[in-house]
Amino acid sequence: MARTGRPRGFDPGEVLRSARDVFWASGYGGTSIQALVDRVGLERGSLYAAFGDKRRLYFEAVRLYWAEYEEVLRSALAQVPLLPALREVLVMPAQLGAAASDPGAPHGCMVGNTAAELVPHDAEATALVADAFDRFVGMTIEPLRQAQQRGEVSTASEPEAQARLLLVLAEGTALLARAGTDPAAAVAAIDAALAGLRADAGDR
Amino acid sequence: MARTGRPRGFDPGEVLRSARDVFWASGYGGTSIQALVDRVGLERGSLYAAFGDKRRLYFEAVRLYWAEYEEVLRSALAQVPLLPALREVLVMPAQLGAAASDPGAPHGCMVGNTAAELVPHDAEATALVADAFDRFVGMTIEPLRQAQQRGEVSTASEPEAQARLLLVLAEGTALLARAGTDPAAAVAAIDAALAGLRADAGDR
DNA sequence: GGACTTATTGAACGGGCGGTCAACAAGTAG
DNA sequence: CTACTTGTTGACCGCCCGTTCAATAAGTCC
Repeated sequence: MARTGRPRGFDPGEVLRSARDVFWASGYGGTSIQALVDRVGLERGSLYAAFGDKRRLYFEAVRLYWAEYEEVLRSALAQVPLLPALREVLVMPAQLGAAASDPGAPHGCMVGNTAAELVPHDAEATALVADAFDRFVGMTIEPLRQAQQRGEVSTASEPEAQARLLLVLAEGTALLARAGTDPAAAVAAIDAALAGLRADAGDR
Repeated sequence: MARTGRPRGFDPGEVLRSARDVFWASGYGGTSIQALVDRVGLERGSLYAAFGDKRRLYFEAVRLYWAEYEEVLRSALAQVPLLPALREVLVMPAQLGAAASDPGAPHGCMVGNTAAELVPHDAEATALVADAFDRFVGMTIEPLRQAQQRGEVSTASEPEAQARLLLVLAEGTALLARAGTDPAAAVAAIDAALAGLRADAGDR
Protein backbone atom coordinates (compact mmCIF):
# COMPACT_ATOMS: atom_id res chain seq x y z
CA MET A 1 0.00 0.00 0.00
CA ALA A 2 1.31 3.41 -0.96
CA ARG A 3 2.07 5.76 1.89
CA THR A 4 -0.44 8.49 2.56
CA GLY A 5 0.48 12.16 2.67
CA ARG A 6 2.32 14.42 0.29
CA PRO A 7 5.15 12.61 -1.47
CA ARG A 8 8.77 13.75 -1.26
CA GLY A 9 9.87 16.15 -3.93
CA PHE A 10 13.49 15.01 -3.84
CA ASP A 11 15.69 11.93 -3.78
CA PRO A 12 17.20 11.55 -0.29
CA GLY A 13 20.22 9.69 -1.65
CA GLU A 14 21.00 12.46 -4.08
CA VAL A 15 20.63 15.12 -1.40
CA LEU A 16 22.90 13.15 0.92
CA ARG A 17 25.53 12.90 -1.80
CA SER A 18 25.38 16.67 -2.33
CA ALA A 19 25.66 17.30 1.40
CA ARG A 20 28.63 14.94 1.55
CA ASP A 21 30.39 16.94 -1.17
CA VAL A 22 29.85 20.21 0.67
CA PHE A 23 31.04 18.79 3.99
CA TRP A 24 33.93 17.09 2.23
CA ALA A 25 35.15 20.35 0.81
CA SER A 26 34.60 22.59 3.83
CA GLY A 27 34.53 20.35 6.89
CA TYR A 28 31.96 20.35 9.66
CA GLY A 29 32.62 23.71 11.23
CA GLY A 30 33.34 25.36 7.90
CA THR A 31 29.96 24.41 6.47
CA SER A 32 26.94 26.49 7.47
CA ILE A 33 23.37 25.31 7.17
CA GLN A 34 22.88 28.14 4.72
CA ALA A 35 25.70 26.78 2.53
CA LEU A 36 24.01 23.39 2.53
CA VAL A 37 20.66 24.91 1.65
CA ASP A 38 22.25 26.82 -1.22
CA ARG A 39 23.92 23.76 -2.73
CA VAL A 40 21.50 20.99 -1.95
CA GLY A 41 18.21 22.20 -3.38
CA LEU A 42 16.18 21.90 -0.18
CA GLU A 43 14.91 24.54 2.19
CA ARG A 44 16.06 24.42 5.80
CA GLY A 45 12.84 22.97 7.12
CA SER A 46 12.88 20.06 4.71
CA LEU A 47 16.52 19.39 5.44
CA TYR A 48 15.83 19.18 9.15
CA ALA A 49 12.68 17.09 8.64
CA ALA A 50 14.54 14.60 6.48
CA PHE A 51 17.92 14.32 8.20
CA GLY A 52 17.65 15.75 11.71
CA ASP A 53 20.21 18.31 12.78
CA LYS A 54 23.56 19.25 11.31
CA ARG A 55 25.57 16.70 13.28
CA ARG A 56 23.40 13.80 12.20
CA LEU A 57 23.54 14.87 8.59
CA TYR A 58 27.31 15.18 8.81
CA PHE A 59 27.81 11.74 10.30
CA GLU A 60 25.47 10.27 7.72
CA ALA A 61 27.54 11.94 5.01
CA VAL A 62 30.78 10.56 6.47
CA ARG A 63 29.27 7.07 6.63
CA LEU A 64 28.28 7.34 2.99
CA TYR A 65 31.79 8.49 2.11
CA TRP A 66 33.40 5.63 3.96
CA ALA A 67 31.05 3.01 2.57
CA GLU A 68 32.04 4.03 -0.94
CA TYR A 69 35.71 4.09 -0.01
CA GLU A 70 35.46 0.59 1.44
CA GLU A 71 33.92 -0.58 -1.80
CA VAL A 72 36.92 0.67 -3.76
CA LEU A 73 39.33 -0.79 -1.26
CA ARG A 74 37.58 -4.15 -1.18
CA SER A 75 37.77 -4.61 -4.93
CA ALA A 76 41.46 -3.69 -4.90
CA LEU A 77 42.16 -6.21 -2.15
CA ALA A 78 40.67 -8.98 -4.26
CA GLN A 79 43.19 -8.54 -7.06
CA VAL A 80 46.41 -10.36 -7.85
CA PRO A 81 49.03 -9.00 -7.81
CA LEU A 82 47.99 -6.95 -4.80
CA LEU A 83 50.48 -4.08 -4.71
CA PRO A 84 49.63 -2.47 -8.08
CA ALA A 85 45.95 -2.47 -7.12
CA LEU A 86 46.72 -0.90 -3.75
CA ARG A 87 48.82 1.68 -5.51
CA GLU A 88 45.74 2.82 -7.39
CA VAL A 89 43.77 3.20 -4.18
CA LEU A 90 46.52 5.11 -2.39
CA VAL A 91 47.13 7.43 -5.30
CA MET A 92 43.44 8.20 -5.80
CA PRO A 93 43.13 11.21 -3.43
CA ALA A 94 46.12 12.91 -5.04
CA GLN A 95 44.59 12.60 -8.51
CA LEU A 96 41.18 13.60 -7.20
CA GLY A 97 42.57 16.88 -5.95
CA ALA A 98 44.32 17.55 -9.23
CA ALA A 99 41.32 16.73 -11.39
CA ALA A 100 38.94 19.06 -9.58
CA SER A 101 40.37 22.53 -10.00
CA ASP A 102 37.51 24.53 -8.51
CA PRO A 103 38.23 25.80 -5.00
CA GLY A 104 35.25 24.01 -3.48
CA ALA A 105 36.43 20.65 -4.77
CA PRO A 106 36.51 17.79 -2.31
CA HIS A 107 39.93 16.96 -0.98
CA GLY A 108 41.47 14.45 1.38
CA CYS A 109 39.73 11.71 3.31
CA MET A 110 36.55 12.70 5.11
CA VAL A 111 37.26 10.31 7.96
CA GLY A 112 40.75 11.70 8.42
CA ASN A 113 39.39 15.24 8.24
CA THR A 114 36.83 14.32 10.87
CA ALA A 115 39.57 12.97 13.11
CA ALA A 116 41.54 16.20 12.80
CA GLU A 117 38.56 18.47 13.37
CA LEU A 118 36.23 16.71 15.82
CA VAL A 119 38.34 14.15 17.67
CA PRO A 120 38.86 13.94 20.60
CA HIS A 121 36.26 16.36 21.93
CA ASP A 122 33.34 14.72 20.11
CA ALA A 123 32.66 11.20 21.33
CA GLU A 124 30.47 10.10 18.43
CA ALA A 125 33.02 11.28 15.89
CA THR A 126 35.77 9.52 17.79
CA ALA A 127 33.89 6.24 17.68
CA LEU A 128 33.07 6.60 14.00
CA VAL A 129 36.67 7.27 13.07
CA ALA A 130 38.05 4.47 15.21
CA ASP A 131 35.56 2.04 13.72
CA ALA A 132 36.40 3.04 10.15
CA PHE A 133 40.13 2.72 10.72
CA ASP A 134 39.72 -0.64 12.41
CA ARG A 135 37.70 -1.89 9.47
CA PHE A 136 40.42 -0.75 7.07
CA VAL A 137 43.03 -2.73 8.93
CA GLY A 138 40.77 -5.74 9.42
CA MET A 139 39.99 -5.95 5.71
CA THR A 140 43.60 -5.63 4.66
CA ILE A 141 45.37 -8.16 6.87
CA GLU A 142 44.25 -11.33 5.16
CA PRO A 143 45.01 -10.28 1.58
CA LEU A 144 48.46 -9.19 2.76
CA ARG A 145 49.05 -12.55 4.38
CA GLN A 146 48.15 -14.31 1.18
CA ALA A 147 50.40 -11.98 -0.81
CA GLN A 148 53.23 -12.84 1.56
CA GLN A 149 52.60 -16.55 1.04
CA ARG A 150 52.65 -16.27 -2.71
CA GLY A 151 55.93 -14.34 -2.51
CA GLU A 152 54.65 -10.96 -3.65
CA VAL A 153 55.00 -9.07 -0.39
CA SER A 154 57.96 -8.97 1.98
CA THR A 155 57.76 -11.17 5.06
CA ALA A 156 60.02 -8.83 6.99
CA SER A 157 56.99 -7.48 8.90
CA GLU A 158 53.73 -8.95 10.16
CA PRO A 159 50.71 -8.50 7.90
CA GLU A 160 48.97 -6.49 10.61
CA ALA A 161 51.84 -4.01 10.82
CA GLN A 162 51.82 -3.72 7.05
CA ALA A 163 48.05 -3.16 7.08
CA ARG A 164 48.42 -0.35 9.61
CA LEU A 165 51.21 1.05 7.45
CA LEU A 166 48.87 1.11 4.47
CA LEU A 167 46.32 3.02 6.54
CA VAL A 168 49.00 5.52 7.56
CA LEU A 169 49.95 5.91 3.92
CA ALA A 170 46.36 6.34 2.80
CA GLU A 171 45.56 8.97 5.42
CA GLY A 172 48.88 10.76 5.06
CA THR A 173 48.59 10.94 1.29
CA ALA A 174 45.00 12.15 1.51
CA LEU A 175 45.99 14.89 3.93
CA LEU A 176 48.87 16.05 1.75
CA ALA A 177 46.58 16.01 -1.24
CA ARG A 178 44.20 18.34 0.61
CA ALA A 179 47.17 20.55 1.40
CA GLY A 180 47.89 20.85 -2.30
CA THR A 181 50.94 18.62 -2.69
CA ASP A 182 51.98 18.06 -6.28
CA PRO A 183 50.34 14.78 -7.38
CA ALA A 184 53.50 13.52 -9.07
CA ALA A 185 55.46 13.97 -5.84
CA ALA A 186 52.76 12.12 -3.92
CA VAL A 187 52.91 9.24 -6.37
CA ALA A 188 56.68 9.07 -6.02
CA ALA A 189 56.32 8.82 -2.25
CA ILE A 190 53.78 6.02 -2.55
CA ASP A 191 56.03 4.16 -4.96
CA ALA A 192 58.91 4.48 -2.53
CA ALA A 193 56.75 2.97 0.19
CA LEU A 194 55.54 0.13 -1.98
CA ALA A 195 59.10 -0.61 -3.09
CA GLY A 196 59.81 -1.28 0.57
CA LEU A 197 56.89 -3.66 0.85
CA ARG A 198 57.84 -5.72 -2.18
CA ALA A 199 59.54 -9.05 -1.64
CA ASP A 200 63.05 -9.18 -3.05
CA ALA A 201 66.24 -11.23 -2.78
CA GLY A 202 67.23 -9.65 0.50
CA ASP A 203 64.11 -10.96 2.15
CA ARG A 204 64.99 -14.50 3.04
CA MET B 1 66.00 52.96 27.98
CA ALA B 2 63.01 51.28 29.53
CA ARG B 3 59.73 51.68 27.72
CA THR B 4 57.23 54.13 29.15
CA GLY B 5 53.68 53.16 30.12
CA ARG B 6 52.30 50.40 32.28
CA PRO B 7 54.35 47.24 31.97
CA ARG B 8 52.87 43.92 30.83
CA GLY B 9 51.59 41.70 33.56
CA PHE B 10 52.28 38.49 31.67
CA ASP B 11 54.88 36.74 29.55
CA PRO B 12 53.76 36.74 25.91
CA GLY B 13 55.74 33.60 25.16
CA GLU B 14 54.06 31.72 27.95
CA VAL B 15 50.63 32.90 26.90
CA LEU B 16 51.32 31.88 23.32
CA ARG B 17 52.36 28.42 24.45
CA SER B 18 49.13 28.07 26.43
CA ALA B 19 47.10 29.23 23.46
CA ARG B 20 48.93 26.74 21.25
CA ASP B 21 47.99 23.92 23.60
CA VAL B 22 44.32 24.88 23.59
CA PHE B 23 44.24 25.20 19.80
CA TRP B 24 46.23 22.00 19.45
CA ALA B 25 43.67 20.07 21.45
CA SER B 26 40.49 21.57 20.02
CA GLY B 27 41.35 22.99 16.62
CA TYR B 28 40.52 26.45 15.31
CA GLY B 29 36.76 26.22 15.06
CA GLY B 30 36.48 24.11 18.19
CA THR B 31 38.21 26.72 20.33
CA SER B 32 36.20 29.73 21.50
CA ILE B 33 37.72 32.98 22.70
CA GLN B 34 36.12 32.22 26.04
CA ALA B 35 37.97 28.90 26.23
CA LEU B 36 41.22 30.72 25.55
CA VAL B 37 40.48 33.33 28.20
CA ASP B 38 39.69 30.60 30.72
CA ARG B 39 42.92 28.72 30.12
CA VAL B 40 45.39 31.47 29.32
CA GLY B 41 45.08 33.82 32.27
CA LEU B 42 44.32 36.96 30.26
CA GLU B 43 41.09 38.85 29.81
CA ARG B 44 39.67 39.23 26.34
CA GLY B 45 40.81 42.79 25.87
CA SER B 46 44.41 42.04 26.74
CA LEU B 47 44.41 39.04 24.47
CA TYR B 48 43.24 41.15 21.56
CA ALA B 49 45.65 43.97 22.38
CA ALA B 50 48.60 41.59 22.50
CA PHE B 51 47.88 39.20 19.63
CA GLY B 52 45.25 40.71 17.37
CA ASP B 53 42.24 38.62 16.49
CA LYS B 54 41.65 34.89 16.77
CA ARG B 55 43.02 34.03 13.35
CA ARG B 56 46.31 35.81 13.95
CA LEU B 57 46.72 34.17 17.33
CA TYR B 58 46.00 30.80 15.79
CA PHE B 59 48.53 31.18 13.02
CA GLU B 60 51.10 32.42 15.50
CA ALA B 61 50.43 29.34 17.61
CA VAL B 62 50.85 27.05 14.61
CA ARG B 63 54.10 28.76 13.68
CA LEU B 64 55.37 28.21 17.21
CA TYR B 65 54.33 24.58 17.02
CA TRP B 66 56.11 24.05 13.74
CA ALA B 67 59.26 25.86 14.80
CA GLU B 68 59.61 23.50 17.75
CA TYR B 69 58.86 20.50 15.55
CA GLU B 70 61.52 21.56 13.07
CA GLU B 71 64.00 21.78 15.92
CA VAL B 72 63.32 18.18 16.88
CA LEU B 73 63.49 17.06 13.28
CA ARG B 74 66.69 18.95 12.59
CA SER B 75 68.55 17.36 15.45
CA ALA B 76 67.36 13.90 14.37
CA LEU B 77 68.54 14.53 10.81
CA ALA B 78 72.05 15.28 12.08
CA GLN B 79 72.48 11.85 13.62
CA VAL B 80 74.19 8.73 12.31
CA PRO B 81 72.69 6.25 11.83
CA LEU B 82 69.73 8.20 10.49
CA LEU B 83 66.85 5.74 10.57
CA PRO B 84 66.75 5.09 14.34
CA ALA B 85 66.71 8.83 14.97
CA LEU B 86 63.90 9.31 12.46
CA ARG B 87 62.02 6.49 14.12
CA GLU B 88 61.97 8.50 17.33
CA VAL B 89 60.55 11.53 15.56
CA LEU B 90 57.88 9.57 13.74
CA VAL B 91 56.82 7.70 16.83
CA MET B 92 56.61 10.81 18.99
CA PRO B 93 52.97 11.79 18.31
CA ALA B 94 51.76 8.30 19.15
CA GLN B 95 53.52 8.36 22.52
CA LEU B 96 52.41 11.92 23.15
CA GLY B 97 48.79 10.88 22.82
CA ALA B 98 49.28 7.94 25.16
CA ALA B 99 51.13 9.92 27.80
CA ALA B 100 48.53 12.62 28.12
CA SER B 101 45.37 10.88 29.28
CA ASP B 102 43.21 13.93 29.93
CA PRO B 103 40.61 14.58 27.23
CA GLY B 104 41.95 18.03 26.40
CA ALA B 105 45.43 16.70 25.71
CA PRO B 106 47.08 17.82 22.51
CA HIS B 107 47.05 15.26 19.74
CA GLY B 108 48.30 14.95 16.23
CA CYS B 109 50.21 17.50 14.19
CA MET B 110 48.88 21.06 14.32
CA VAL B 111 49.90 21.71 10.73
CA GLY B 112 48.13 18.57 9.55
CA ASN B 113 45.08 19.48 11.60
CA THR B 114 45.14 22.92 10.04
CA ALA B 115 45.27 21.38 6.59
CA ALA B 116 42.25 19.22 7.34
CA GLU B 117 40.20 22.00 8.89
CA LEU B 118 41.07 25.24 7.08
CA VAL B 119 42.52 24.23 3.72
CA PRO B 120 41.53 24.91 0.97
CA HIS B 121 39.02 27.64 1.84
CA ASP B 122 41.50 29.72 3.86
CA ALA B 123 44.32 31.10 1.71
CA GLU B 124 46.66 32.04 4.55
CA ALA B 125 46.32 28.62 6.15
CA THR B 126 46.94 26.99 2.80
CA ALA B 127 50.16 28.92 2.33
CA LEU B 128 51.34 28.21 5.88
CA VAL B 129 50.76 24.48 5.51
CA ALA B 130 52.37 24.27 2.09
CA ASP B 131 55.42 26.14 3.35
CA ALA B 132 55.82 23.91 6.40
CA PHE B 133 55.55 20.74 4.34
CA ASP B 134 58.02 22.02 1.78
CA ARG B 135 60.49 22.84 4.52
CA PHE B 136 60.14 19.32 5.92
CA VAL B 137 60.98 17.79 2.57
CA GLY B 138 63.75 20.28 1.88
CA MET B 139 65.45 19.58 5.20
CA THR B 140 65.24 15.84 4.78
CA ILE B 141 66.54 15.26 1.27
CA GLU B 142 70.22 15.87 1.89
CA PRO B 143 70.58 13.68 5.01
CA LEU B 144 68.81 10.90 3.12
CA ARG B 145 71.21 11.25 0.22
CA GLN B 146 74.15 10.95 2.56
CA ALA B 147 72.58 7.95 4.28
CA GLN B 148 72.21 6.34 0.86
CA GLN B 149 75.88 6.99 0.08
CA ARG B 150 77.06 5.47 3.33
CA GLY B 151 74.94 2.39 2.63
CA GLU B 152 72.38 2.86 5.38
CA VAL B 153 69.35 3.67 3.27
CA SER B 154 68.10 1.86 0.18
CA THR B 155 68.93 3.41 -3.17
CA ALA B 156 65.84 1.91 -4.75
CA SER B 157 64.14 5.34 -4.65
CA GLU B 158 65.27 8.93 -5.01
CA PRO B 159 66.01 10.79 -1.77
CA GLU B 160 63.26 13.30 -2.58
CA ALA B 161 60.65 10.55 -2.91
CA GLN B 162 61.85 9.08 0.37
CA ALA B 163 61.65 12.49 2.02
CA ARG B 164 58.08 12.92 0.86
CA LEU B 165 57.37 9.42 2.13
CA LEU B 166 58.67 10.40 5.56
CA LEU B 167 56.34 13.39 5.56
CA VAL B 168 53.42 11.15 4.63
CA LEU B 169 54.37 8.81 7.47
CA ALA B 170 54.74 11.65 9.96
CA GLU B 171 51.39 13.19 9.10
CA GLY B 172 49.59 9.87 8.81
CA THR B 173 50.91 8.66 12.14
CA ALA B 174 50.03 11.94 13.83
CA LEU B 175 46.50 11.76 12.49
CA LEU B 176 46.02 8.18 13.64
CA ALA B 177 47.42 9.13 17.03
CA ARG B 178 44.78 11.85 17.31
CA ALA B 179 42.17 9.27 16.37
CA GLY B 180 43.27 7.14 19.30
CA THR B 181 45.18 4.36 17.56
CA ASP B 182 47.02 2.04 19.94
CA PRO B 183 50.60 3.38 20.20
CA ALA B 184 52.12 -0.09 19.90
CA ALA B 185 50.30 -0.66 16.62
CA ALA B 186 51.47 2.71 15.34
CA VAL B 187 55.05 1.84 16.20
CA ALA B 188 54.73 -1.46 14.39
CA ALA B 189 53.53 0.36 11.28
CA ILE B 190 56.44 2.78 11.43
CA ASP B 191 58.89 -0.08 11.83
CA ALA B 192 57.40 -1.81 8.82
CA ALA B 193 57.92 1.34 6.79
CA LEU B 194 61.48 1.82 7.97
CA ALA B 195 62.27 -1.81 7.23
CA GLY B 196 61.39 -0.99 3.64
CA LEU B 197 63.74 1.98 3.61
CA ARG B 198 66.71 0.08 4.97
CA ALA B 199 69.41 -0.99 2.57
CA ASP B 200 69.76 -4.76 2.34
CA ALA B 201 71.28 -7.44 0.12
CA GLY B 202 68.47 -7.18 -2.41
CA ASP B 203 69.30 -3.59 -3.10
CA ARG B 204 72.20 -3.83 -5.53
C1' DG C 1 53.62 66.69 41.68
C1' DG C 2 51.34 66.64 36.72
C1' DA C 3 51.48 64.97 31.96
C1' DC C 4 51.87 61.15 29.25
C1' DT C 5 51.90 56.34 27.65
C1' DT C 6 50.72 51.73 27.79
C1' DA C 7 48.10 47.68 29.95
C1' DT C 8 43.97 45.69 32.06
C1' DT C 9 39.27 44.93 32.71
C1' DG C 10 34.66 43.23 31.71
C1' DA C 11 30.36 44.99 30.13
C1' DA C 12 28.25 45.69 25.82
C1' DC C 13 27.34 44.99 20.80
C1' DG C 14 26.15 43.38 16.26
C1' DG C 15 25.94 39.42 13.53
C1' DG C 16 25.59 34.94 11.99
C1' DC C 17 24.68 30.63 13.53
C1' DG C 18 21.79 26.31 14.25
C1' DG C 19 17.23 25.27 14.91
C1' DT C 20 11.83 25.92 15.00
C1' DC C 21 7.16 26.59 13.49
C1' DA C 22 2.73 28.18 11.64
C1' DA C 23 0.79 28.41 7.22
C1' DC C 24 0.22 26.21 3.12
C1' DA C 25 0.62 22.35 -0.63
C1' DA C 26 -0.15 17.82 -2.30
C1' DG C 27 -1.07 13.58 -1.88
C1' DT C 28 -4.41 9.21 0.06
C1' DA C 29 -8.77 7.15 2.42
C1' DG C 30 -13.53 6.44 2.54
C1' DC D 1 -16.50 16.08 -1.40
C1' DT D 2 -14.30 16.03 3.62
C1' DA D 3 -10.87 14.26 6.70
C1' DC D 4 -6.34 13.05 7.32
C1' DT D 5 -1.38 12.62 6.69
C1' DT D 6 2.94 14.03 5.20
C1' DG D 7 6.08 17.46 2.80
C1' DT D 8 7.51 22.29 1.87
C1' DT D 9 8.46 26.93 2.76
C1' DG D 10 10.89 30.89 4.68
C1' DA D 11 10.27 34.08 8.25
C1' DC D 12 11.55 34.05 12.84
C1' DC D 13 14.02 33.09 17.38
C1' DG D 14 17.43 32.97 20.91
C1' DC D 15 22.02 32.13 21.69
C1' DC D 16 26.76 32.35 21.50
C1' DC D 17 30.39 33.98 18.94
C1' DG D 18 34.30 37.23 17.90
C1' DT D 19 35.23 41.85 18.63
C1' DT D 20 35.26 46.65 20.63
C1' DC D 21 35.69 50.30 24.02
C1' DA D 22 35.30 53.54 27.90
C1' DA D 23 36.97 53.48 32.45
C1' DT D 24 40.67 52.57 35.28
C1' DA D 25 45.47 51.08 36.76
C1' DA D 26 50.37 51.33 36.69
C1' DG D 27 54.23 52.59 35.13
C1' DT D 28 57.93 56.62 32.97
C1' DC D 29 59.34 61.52 31.96
C1' DC D 30 60.41 66.20 33.40
